[in-house]
Amino acid sequence: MAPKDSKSEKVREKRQRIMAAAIKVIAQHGYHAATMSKIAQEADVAVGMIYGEKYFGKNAKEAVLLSIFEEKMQALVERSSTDMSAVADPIEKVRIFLKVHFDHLQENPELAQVFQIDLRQSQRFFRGYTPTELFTYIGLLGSALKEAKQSGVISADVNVSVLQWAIFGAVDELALNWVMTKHTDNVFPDNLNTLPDQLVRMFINGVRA
Amino acid sequence: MAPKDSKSEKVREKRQRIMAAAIKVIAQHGYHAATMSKIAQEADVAVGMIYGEKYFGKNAKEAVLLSIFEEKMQALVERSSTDMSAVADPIEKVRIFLKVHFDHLQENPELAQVFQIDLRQSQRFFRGYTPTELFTYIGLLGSALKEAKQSGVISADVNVSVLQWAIFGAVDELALNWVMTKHTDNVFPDNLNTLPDQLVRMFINGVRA
DNA sequence: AATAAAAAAATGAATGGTCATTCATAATGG
DNA sequence: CCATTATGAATGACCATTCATTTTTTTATT
Repeated sequence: MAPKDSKSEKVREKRQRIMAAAIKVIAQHGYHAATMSKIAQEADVAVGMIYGEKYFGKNAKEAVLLSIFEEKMQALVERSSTDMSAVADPIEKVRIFLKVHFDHLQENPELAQVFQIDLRQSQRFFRGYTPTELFTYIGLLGSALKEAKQSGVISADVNVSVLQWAIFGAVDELALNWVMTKHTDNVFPDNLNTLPDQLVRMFINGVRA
Repeated sequence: MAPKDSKSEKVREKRQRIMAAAIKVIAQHGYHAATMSKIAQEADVAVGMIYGEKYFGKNAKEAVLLSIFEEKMQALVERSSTDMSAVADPIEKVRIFLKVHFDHLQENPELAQVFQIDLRQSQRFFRGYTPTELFTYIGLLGSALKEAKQSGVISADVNVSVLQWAIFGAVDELALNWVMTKHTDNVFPDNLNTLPDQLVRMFINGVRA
């Protein structure tokens, strides 16, 4: 008998397949152009199954997208959190946050497209949805910055909230560029590995000669 | 007789009404949920008219959105360009770029939503569309930064391309936050007027104590 | 000026195509 | 054999776009 409190492996595996397929299809054409049929085909399951109680139920299309946001972001939060806690220096924590972010991007370019472009719309499309995990994620950066401020490394008159969003915005825009240009323009030599250092330098030390 | 090479005032005025209506409707529910009927109703014209040769012709829905991007962005480029050329110091040019950006945002919150959220998708939706005016706009910032680097104010080892996108990203994210939170959260005291100074300080001088 | 005919512009109901979702039927497995 | 799960064709809602009809404007004529 299947355990009542946990999904069987079979189900869990198919759920993952559906999410992976959705990421692939949505990355290619965007959420609205992505049809449930294409997602089902890509996942090698029948459309109807996605609507089953065992999977995404009613409003499955929306549910799939939101699940991608929450579950994938949660994994990223865990990874960043772990790596950041391995060092003590708050500025070093910031650098690691940036490093993990860009590494994750390079490892999951399709997921990155979905995050960059479709997550933006979700708040407007899906009434009342707040991207909890995204806020948690940005909070990791904020905590490191606050720590840096308390220990006197960052000047007392800096607004950490603004700084946190400014850094995240910079990261996000560079990420979007990388995703949109299919990595063929000249801003990004080969990969994104030098960006964490460049950004820390810009924000923390400034660019003045 | 109407001049053959220029649209009559009547037509120009209605075109503007349609674009203004589209901005309003799209800002509220996003591009896909915005129906042509709603836009026509808001503009107080018949749907069919929007499809007339005098107005947006075939693929009018797409054409309206792209016209908004190009025409409104062009106006912003002109305004920024003018204001920036009024000062000589390149760092001051950057500050003015930021000031004009946030001023514009506060003056046109609905347009800001469309820029922030729907422009992102346009490259994917409309095969081959490149947001020319957006690149021109960001180029204004890039030019000022390059000038600063050449005159030695910004260190020679800073990658100006990366810096330009980082600054734009920071600005953009703060803008998005302002737009999404309907100006009710605590990151932005009352308005956005202090942000240009904060950002210049962060990027140029750094936040180190 | 007044009227009529022709041209141009505007209208919005009807059309047609596109999916998200459903559910009758089939396959699976215990 | 029955219960569970999977299937994918059929349904129905939605909405961009069209175009036959109506309204307005222009031109021509007296």
